[in-house]
Amino acid sequence: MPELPEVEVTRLSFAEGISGATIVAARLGLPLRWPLGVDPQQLQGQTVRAVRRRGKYLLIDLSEGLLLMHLGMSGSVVFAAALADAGKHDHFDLETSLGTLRLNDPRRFGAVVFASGEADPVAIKLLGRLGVEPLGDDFDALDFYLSLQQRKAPIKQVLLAGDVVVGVGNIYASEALFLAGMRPTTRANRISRPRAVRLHAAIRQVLARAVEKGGSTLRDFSNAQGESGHFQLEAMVYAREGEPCRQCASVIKSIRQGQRSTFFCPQCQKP
DNA sequence: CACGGATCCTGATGGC
DNA sequence: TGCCATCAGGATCCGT
Repeated sequence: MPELPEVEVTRLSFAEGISGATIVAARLGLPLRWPLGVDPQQLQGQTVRAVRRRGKYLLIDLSEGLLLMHLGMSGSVVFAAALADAGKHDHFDLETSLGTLRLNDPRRFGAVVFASGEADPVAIKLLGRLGVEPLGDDFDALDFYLSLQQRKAPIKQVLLAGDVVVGVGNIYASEALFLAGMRPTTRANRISRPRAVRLHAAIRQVLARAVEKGGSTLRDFSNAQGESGHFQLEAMVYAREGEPCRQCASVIKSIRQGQRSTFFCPQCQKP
């Protein structure tokens, strides 16, 4: 479930609870994306200072280092005083004086990596190429436009690449492009300045609204239809191939871009 | 260097 | 307690 909003909501859910804790032990399950990313012994005895986020990475500041966690496609985190024995897909436990942080990740595309700090080459390798934070003050519309001018790939794939702006995953990319009235196949360098400004606003709006709603993802929402309270998160285009556009009733189309599904309204979204 | 394709892994789903 | 193909919210590596 993790795109930026879900990672941010995850962070908020345990950051306060774990801050100040002393690490008692760490346990590894099956290998994650980088199996040698962390040695449990180097964590023991350290203190958790704070939990931050960069893109879709969780950054856990320790007294002597930095723990980077990524949820991949299927990861989720729980933090509780007492947890049951680790299950089949629990691949990392961080037992602390204030509770245990557990990463569950069936597909194991996630990662847990230790670095001495943000200047550590390991951290730079993972974080160094990331683009600007979409919800931060540094996400500037003109800079965004200028960055897009440098790229000739389809805008959908530029958004997913994460080196211009981070955190926009496959669902929110389709949704943001719909909101901006822009065809996903449009080459980034063909986007005019006014349209880039509109897309910039759409990205912020889609992600900010999702964070406000507690990170309920669009897909989770559609599975939970019938439950009240999350109507605003209903997808406009994602996973709605063949259904009528909620804005103009045209049939929603689906295409493949870079082995990922993209959804759009051919009427509302212009090349 | 930017781009596009292949790849890691398990589980859910739908057609036969 | 069928089998097989396809697809899934991410990101890296590699050839061009």
